Amino acid sequence: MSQAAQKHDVFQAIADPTRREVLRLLSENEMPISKISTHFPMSRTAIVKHLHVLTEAKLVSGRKEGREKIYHLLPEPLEEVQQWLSYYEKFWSNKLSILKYVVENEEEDK
Amino acid sequence: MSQAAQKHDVFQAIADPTRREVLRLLSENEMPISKISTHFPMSRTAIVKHLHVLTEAKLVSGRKEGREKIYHLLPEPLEEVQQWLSYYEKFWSNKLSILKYVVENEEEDK
DNA sequence: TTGACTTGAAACCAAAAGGTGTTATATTAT
DNA sequence: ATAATATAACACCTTTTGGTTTCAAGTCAA
Repeated sequence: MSQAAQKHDVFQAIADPTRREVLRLLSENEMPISKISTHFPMSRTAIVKHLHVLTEAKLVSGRKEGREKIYHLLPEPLEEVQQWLSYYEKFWSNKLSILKYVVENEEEDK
Repeated sequence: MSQAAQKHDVFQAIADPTRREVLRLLSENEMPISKISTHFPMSRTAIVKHLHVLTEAKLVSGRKEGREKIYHLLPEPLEEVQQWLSYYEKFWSNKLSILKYVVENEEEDK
């Protein structure tokens, strides 16, 4: 309670297909809101709301440039999802998860 | 439209912390609804609803045994999440994703 | 058969999600 | 200065979510 509980975490942020598509778009190129909007059948206002959710989850960030606000991807929070997933990998891909474990421990030597 | 659009996909299913905790519980042991409920501060009915969402996403399945309904984990749908994530791995862990690529292609030789 | 236990299903509720449209403000080009 | 553009901020609406309580029905043990 000392810090306002963040309303949207990364799991909620990626739950919506539109937001996942926004992330994919921004993974190719940063772009202003208006350009993002052209890729979707909904209003620009709706896209702005999705961008707010993504911003809260720290998956995107926007800077103002002239009269445009240009958004770009911040992929880091997805690591939390990957970590959560890694626990379940053992159920379907033993070989891969063991190898991953080895590699990740190697990284510590850097 | 030929097939009723499934209301809850795996991304939505894992968006809720309670449901993620249910998955973790079931990853240790299958168990009846009543036992699952004891781990949460909410009513049994609320848990049943979460189990319905998880069932729709094919992340769990329940069989009836006497008067109990015993649920167990079905981890397969999480692969979809992992596949989605793998696209973004390149942004934070190049070495790992390259290695993964190699391993996955090796698998094809089996 | 009675009683305890577990689930299932319904009705209800408040709040959040996901949209809409309107209006206001800042920026740029003419 | 004016007009066009891009975003921001609201107010509003409908559906979904996440919870509750209540009641009915199936199962088991005594």
